[in-house]
Amino acid sequence: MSTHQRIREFYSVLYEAYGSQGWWPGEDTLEIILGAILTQNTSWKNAKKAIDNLKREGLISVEGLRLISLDELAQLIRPSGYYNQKAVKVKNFIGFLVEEYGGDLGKMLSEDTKRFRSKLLRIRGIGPETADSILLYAAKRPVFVVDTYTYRILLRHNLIGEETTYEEIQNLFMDSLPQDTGLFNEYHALLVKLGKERCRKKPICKGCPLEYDPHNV
DNA sequence: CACCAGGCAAGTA
DNA sequence: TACTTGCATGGT
Repeated sequence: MSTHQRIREFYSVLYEAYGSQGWWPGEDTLEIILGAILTQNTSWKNAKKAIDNLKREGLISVEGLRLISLDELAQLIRPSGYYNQKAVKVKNFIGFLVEEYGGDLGKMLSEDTKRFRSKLLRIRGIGPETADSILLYAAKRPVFVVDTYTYRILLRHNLIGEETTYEEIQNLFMDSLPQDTGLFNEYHALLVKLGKERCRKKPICKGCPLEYDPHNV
């Protein structure tokens, strides 16, 4: 079976096994963007605590985040880890939003997808995964998000090699599937779901819904 | 105690 | 270019 066919088959199997994941767990677009930054290399649970702190302070707004001091912001997002760096990242994003779009989220979100992606990648603190999460989950563009789970699962199932790059993996999905925002949303969430319980650094393959048999490859 | 979590950038040679 | 290191809290 071709790699593209297997990519399509994995989706059916995962959806059958786990059902809809209901991502992104955030209410408005700014909250989704903040979540994308705060969850970098951090459990969603901890990122959520940071988001809740910001919410409690009424800070999920462009003006709020623009006016708060860096140090206060850092303290509020402590639970998400790397809080000093992430405070700078949030400030960098808000600075970008104000400078490029006059602080108008709607204007930013209607930017052409490719242009928007390359602009996001110029912000210090926003790399490919965070940029694509913003494009998919906040801007609702059909862009596939690749994360460490995606890499690990594809590697373990021999669909990619160790050296495969972010963009190559992304293209693998985007060339195999219809360009559908809802599908990409669900697929990424399902890969995270699978990765959380099975495809960790210490392999747990027995009983994997993808039925990978390490002795039969 | 060790190890991991929905990354990214900067430093070194 | 190709490695390596720093960032940091909270859960298992």
